[in-house]
Amino acid sequence: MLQILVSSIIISKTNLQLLKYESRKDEIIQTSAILFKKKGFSAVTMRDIAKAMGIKAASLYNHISSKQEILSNIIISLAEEFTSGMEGILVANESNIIKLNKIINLHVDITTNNQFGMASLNNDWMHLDDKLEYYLKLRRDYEDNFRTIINEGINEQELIDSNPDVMLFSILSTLRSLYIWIPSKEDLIPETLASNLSSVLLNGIIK
Amino acid sequence: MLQILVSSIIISKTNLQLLKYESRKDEIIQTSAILFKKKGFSAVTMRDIAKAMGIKAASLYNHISSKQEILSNIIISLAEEFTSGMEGILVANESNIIKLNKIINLHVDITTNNQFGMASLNNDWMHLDDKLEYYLKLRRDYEDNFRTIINEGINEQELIDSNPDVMLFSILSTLRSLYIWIPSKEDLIPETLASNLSSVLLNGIIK
DNA sequence: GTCTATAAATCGATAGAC
DNA sequence: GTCTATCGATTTATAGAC
Repeated sequence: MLQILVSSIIISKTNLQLLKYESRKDEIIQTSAILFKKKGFSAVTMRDIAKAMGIKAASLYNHISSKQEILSNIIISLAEEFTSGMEGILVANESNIIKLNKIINLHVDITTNNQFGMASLNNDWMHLDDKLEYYLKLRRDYEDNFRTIINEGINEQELIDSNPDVMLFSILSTLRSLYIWIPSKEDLIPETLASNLSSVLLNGIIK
Repeated sequence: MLQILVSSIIISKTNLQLLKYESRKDEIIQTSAILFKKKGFSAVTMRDIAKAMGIKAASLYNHISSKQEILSNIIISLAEEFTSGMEGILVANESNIIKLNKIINLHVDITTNNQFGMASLNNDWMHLDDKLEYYLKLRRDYEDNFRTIINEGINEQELIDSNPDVMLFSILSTLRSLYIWIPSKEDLIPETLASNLSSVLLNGIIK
């Protein structure tokens, strides 16, 4: 009877861990992302990562092959998430303003679910090795698609005829900085945040 | 005659260098800022800095006492520039919208003149040692003053009655990211850039 | 003011026991 | 799958010659 009880507790704990991390490698990546956000990729050591997990640094290499592989996993998966999100927005037959709103929602959603990884995507991409060129292409394509939506919005007189580059970088800078202050705004539900952001970014703040 | 000519060339070159760097220490700081922007503080070594100046790493220590002192010089001087700029804006007897426009101009001006240092201010402040608390206080005070201007603008019905934190962080995120794309927009003169930014940030982009 | 040489600590990563 | 032990390279910083 005791054995059955203990056994069920162990299973329960295992299931809880499976809910949080789908593998030991995944745990390394998520733990690293937290540390990378705090100090940046270069200032975090393999010993730091191991200590945060309660193991020794050498043990990490049984699950990943290098520190570089951790960074690459964090950044590329997020960059591809933005790329696939943008592709869905582009093909829809909607106004450019609705497309801009969907981009805002895309950033809020991804950042809400990956507040730590977003720091690496923004600040540590230059430390990518093999995957640097691939990352740069994804980012360039994303910005080009974003710029196209703005330019078409101007052409179809949905948006004001102001400098499209200033519009692009103003909106994109705000969306890329979301990871810094979303954690402190946990009272705001993502839908409300996206709605407020949309209002401020698209309509301005002057009465 | 030849000696006089050569001498005048040397003096002329010395004057040119004095125009660029006011001391060897200043040259170290400015050179470091360029490298810090490219790779971040932690990934830049004293050898990197020395190599960029054409000397050996040990020679740096005749002018500065530590790598930390370089970072501290870059960040604190910029943070104090923002603080003193904000104080001038606060005391003026003007509308809150004019104050917001002056803040935008403050960021454009400082960033135009310190595009490299602004990267450290944004991304490497957590590596400050002794000066970390002082930096955090300057930043906290700056954001509080910014928030006060927005709140008073709402109270006096100059601004829409939307979430003031979303307004603050939307504008501030864009202004803090200026260092990333001002270098590639060298065709835009600072006054035009500030004017376009003001239009987009305050009035929005929808027609 | 710059150099060579080097100290002392720490880095990413590997070998091999268990 | 985690450990101890360690390698070889690299780090910041110092000592002392010139």
